[in-house]
Amino acid sequence: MAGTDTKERILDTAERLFAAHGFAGTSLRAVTKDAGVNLAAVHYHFGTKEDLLRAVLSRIVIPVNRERLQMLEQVEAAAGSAPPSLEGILEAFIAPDLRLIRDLGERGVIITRFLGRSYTEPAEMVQALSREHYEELGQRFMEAFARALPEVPQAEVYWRFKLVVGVLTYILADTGPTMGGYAEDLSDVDGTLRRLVAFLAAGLRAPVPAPQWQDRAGEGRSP
Amino acid sequence: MAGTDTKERILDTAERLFAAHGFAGTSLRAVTKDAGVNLAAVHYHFGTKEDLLRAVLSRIVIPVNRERLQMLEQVEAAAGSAPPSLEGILEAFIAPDLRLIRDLGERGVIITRFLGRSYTEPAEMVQALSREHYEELGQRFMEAFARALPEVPQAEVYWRFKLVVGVLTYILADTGPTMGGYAEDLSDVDGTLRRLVAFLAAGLRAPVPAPQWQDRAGEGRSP
DNA sequence: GTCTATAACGGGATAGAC
DNA sequence: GTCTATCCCGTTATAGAC
Repeated sequence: MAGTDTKERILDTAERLFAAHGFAGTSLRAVTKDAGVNLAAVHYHFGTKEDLLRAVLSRIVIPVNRERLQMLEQVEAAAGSAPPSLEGILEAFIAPDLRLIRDLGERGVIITRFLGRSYTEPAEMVQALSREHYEELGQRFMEAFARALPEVPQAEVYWRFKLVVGVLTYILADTGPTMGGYAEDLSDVDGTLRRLVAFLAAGLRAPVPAPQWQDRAGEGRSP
Repeated sequence: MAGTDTKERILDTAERLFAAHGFAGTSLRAVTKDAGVNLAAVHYHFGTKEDLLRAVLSRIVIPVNRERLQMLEQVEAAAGSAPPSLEGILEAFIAPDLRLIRDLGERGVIITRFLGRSYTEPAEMVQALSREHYEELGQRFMEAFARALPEVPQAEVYWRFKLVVGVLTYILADTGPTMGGYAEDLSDVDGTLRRLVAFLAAGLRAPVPAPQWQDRAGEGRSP
């Protein structure tokens, strides 16, 4: 197949096993055994186990996030000085992840699972790595969402963006038929994308519920 | 504090460490050391490490799911033969989780994090346990959602229900300020609940996008 | 019920030959 | 670059004294 040299085989195998069993649940011995390489090779090429994870994650995330930003810039450029398209921003955020599946076949499924898992992986270091890769990106997208949703308070937009991340994470990490046995075909990128965007755009645009037991006198809002 | 006998201290400590580091990332030695009990005690009281996890998970999930079903039955009874309230179903699904935080204080935060992690924990056994607890519950709720959303195709309702689970999972598992440093106060149960319901209800009710490149002759839909 | 001691094994990491 | 051999520690689990 492809990638027959040692370093690449280690990356591919680690990617697959991290996706399947998590970081703590994957031993270097399992990786080297599956990859058919020597245990010492992983230390020679990458250093520590943590360094290996860093390499695996970077190889995936960096190009995906670059594509996200490119798509976002196109959406913003198309809007000019007007508020950018909410649906466009959502597509820019979601599509690059989904496309991995279609473009990379079986490995795409593995990778998306790995990505979804990375968000919620308990290991502190994995989380630190995730933050490292997503912090500025999140800021950029949150600002775009805020511009696209002028009628929603900014704090609420930021909070709802987290819900968007949650949905995407869960969809990616999902191993198949979870509740009720209804399986999802993620390889239908266009269909999944349109249905996700429809759901999320409606949620993002929803009227913000007013605080219920908070009676601020002097604010002339009549329900 | 509370729970000074050995068995309970083990449960409390395991719950906290599983939530923080995951199942694979938590050793029994760490549990017994933190709990101030002997390593052999955990085997005496629970058996294997997997049995301990089962005990920790059951202690939390069983009463929460019971409350979910009770709330769902009330919502359905209130609706009579009419479609049940979508917002009511969402509250029945979400509120019991959120209430844990308010009612149990610091331990509530730990528990919800543990619950959120359980959904995406890589270990096959954890997933099997989760399925075991949520399979019938998911079926019941999916049917309720389908009745509340007669204008949405059933397959789409089922798929969107998974997105609801994803949002809840992510909110629960979230360790704090993730993207952009915007922290959420989950202890405000009523506020969080109303804002979650507003977002999710809008998403669930969103018009279903029609397949784009699918030209079914004989269907009189003019765009 | 609770402890010590230990079995039996797997973990990450490294030195040094080739 | 790749291998063997090994260090050293942590892991789950159990046996048996108290």
